[in-house]
Amino acid sequence: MYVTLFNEFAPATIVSVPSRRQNGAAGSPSRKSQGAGAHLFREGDAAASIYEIVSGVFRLTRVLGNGRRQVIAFGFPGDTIGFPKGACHHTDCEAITAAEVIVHRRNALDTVDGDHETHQRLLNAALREISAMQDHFMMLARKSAKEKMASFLVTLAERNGTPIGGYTSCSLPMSRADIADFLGLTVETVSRTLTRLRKENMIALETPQTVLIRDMRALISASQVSE
Amino acid sequence: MYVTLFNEFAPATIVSVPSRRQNGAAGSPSRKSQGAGAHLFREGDAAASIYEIVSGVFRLTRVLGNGRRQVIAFGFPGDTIGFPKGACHHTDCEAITAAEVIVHRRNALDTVDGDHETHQRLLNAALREISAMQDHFMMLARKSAKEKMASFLVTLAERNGTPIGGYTSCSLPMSRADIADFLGLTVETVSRTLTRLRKENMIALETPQTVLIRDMRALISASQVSE
DNA sequence: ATCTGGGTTTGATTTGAATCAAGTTGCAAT
DNA sequence: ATTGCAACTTGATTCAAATCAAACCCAGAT
Repeated sequence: MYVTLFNEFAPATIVSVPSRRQNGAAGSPSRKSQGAGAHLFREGDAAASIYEIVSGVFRLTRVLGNGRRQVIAFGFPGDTIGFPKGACHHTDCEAITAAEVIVHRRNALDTVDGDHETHQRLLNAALREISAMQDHFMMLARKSAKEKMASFLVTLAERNGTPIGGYTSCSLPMSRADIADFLGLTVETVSRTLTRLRKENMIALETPQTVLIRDMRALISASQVSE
Repeated sequence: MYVTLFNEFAPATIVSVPSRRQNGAAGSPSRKSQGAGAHLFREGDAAASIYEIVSGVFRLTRVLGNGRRQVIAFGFPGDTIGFPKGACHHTDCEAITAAEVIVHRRNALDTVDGDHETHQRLLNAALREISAMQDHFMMLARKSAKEKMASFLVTLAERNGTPIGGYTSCSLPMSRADIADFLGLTVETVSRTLTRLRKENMIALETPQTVLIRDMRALISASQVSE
C-alpha cells in the first residue's frame, strides 16, 4: 500500500467515463430517476451498482466522527459514480437536484470475461480520476481562499456554464456549506470571498445560486497560485 | 469529466499493486537500480514504463509555476509508480534513497489482449489508490498541523517501522521540506510540530532522521481529527 | 399577513500557521 | 583542523482564515 495518511476506510468516488456508451455484452443497464435530496447510496451500503449520470448533480461526501465533513466531489452529467474500493461504498452520495442515472451492474467490472472494452474504459477513467485528484491536492494544500473560489467557479463554468452575451452564466446548485466542505473552507469564508470577487468585478451574483462571470480572464488569473 | 479545480496537466501517480507478481504473457519485466537522488522519470517524459518498487523510497512531486511544490506521494517497496494519464508522465519521480525497481512495459496495460489479470490488478490498484487519495484529501483540508504530523508518523510506522523493545523505531528518509510539501505545511511548522510531539512524550528523535514512537496510542489519538 | 427557520451575508475578534529572522548542527570538501 | 554549506531548529511577528455573533433574506407554514 502506498503512503496514505489516514486510517479509515476508503470511500467510493467519481470517475469520469467517455460519454459514448455501448449496451454490449455485460449487463443490461437500466435508468433510474432520483429526486433532489435523495441518496443514491450511503457509506456502508453494499456496492451493487455503478451509476452514470444522465442529468442532475450529485454530491459525494465523507463524514468524520466529530461531524467534520469533506465533500469529495460533485458529479455532473457524464460522470460515473459509485466505484467502490472493496465490496461496499465508502461515501454518501446524494442528489442535490432532481437527477437521472443509468445503472450498471457492479460485477460487470469484476468479470474480465464479459466486456474488455468496459475494463479499458474504467481503467482509463480511473487514471483520469487520479490525475484530477492530484490537481485537487495541490489546490487544497497550496491555494488561498480566493484562488480556491476562483478555481471552483472557472471549473464550474467550463462544465456547466451557459454563454449570455459576452459573459458566462453559471448556476450553483450546491449550498455554500457544500462548497466550503469541498474547498476546505468555512461557509463564512466562501461567502466573503464571493463578495470580494464581486467587488472586484470579476463576477456578479444574480441570485445567491447564480453567478455571472463578467471577467473570465481575471477569474482564471485569480485561480492560479499567485506569485 | 468530473469537477476538478485545476486546469493544468494531470500527473502520474503511485498505485499499489498486490506484491505477488506473475511473469506471464505480456512483457518481460527487468530490474533497474537507482542511486539516491536520481530521477526515475520527470514531468513531461514519455511514459514508456511502469515501475514496481523493490527497495528504496521514491518521491513523486509536481511543481507550480512560482516554485510552490506539492509532494503527491512517497513510494515504498511494494508500490507501483509511473501510471500516466495520457502518453507522458506528469510528475517528477526521484529516488530519495538508493533503490531498485522492476520495470514493466507501459503498453502491457493498454492491450487488453495480452493479460487479463494485469488489467484486473491495475483496475483494483487504481481504485485503491483513489480511496487513499480521498483520505489524503480530508487530511489536507481538515486536519491541523499536529494531526497531519501524527497521521504521517503513524502511517510511516505502519509501513516502515521496526519494533524496538515495546516501541517502534522509524526512519524518515525524506527531508523536512518533503514532509512539509506532502502535508501542505512549511518546514518550520513541521519542525515545531515534531518538537511539540517530542515534548508531549509521544515520540523521541534519535537523530533528525529517526523517530522513536514512544506512545503509539497517544499518537494515533492525536492523528484523529480532534473533537 | 405574519411567523418561522434555513441559508446567506456581514462584522468583530481570535488563532494557528506562515513568514521573517537568527541560530545550531553536522557533514563534506579543502 | 577549518571552512562552507545545507538541513534543521527556535524565536518574534504578521496575516489569512476560523470562530463567535448578529443580522438579513426569502420561501413555506400557520
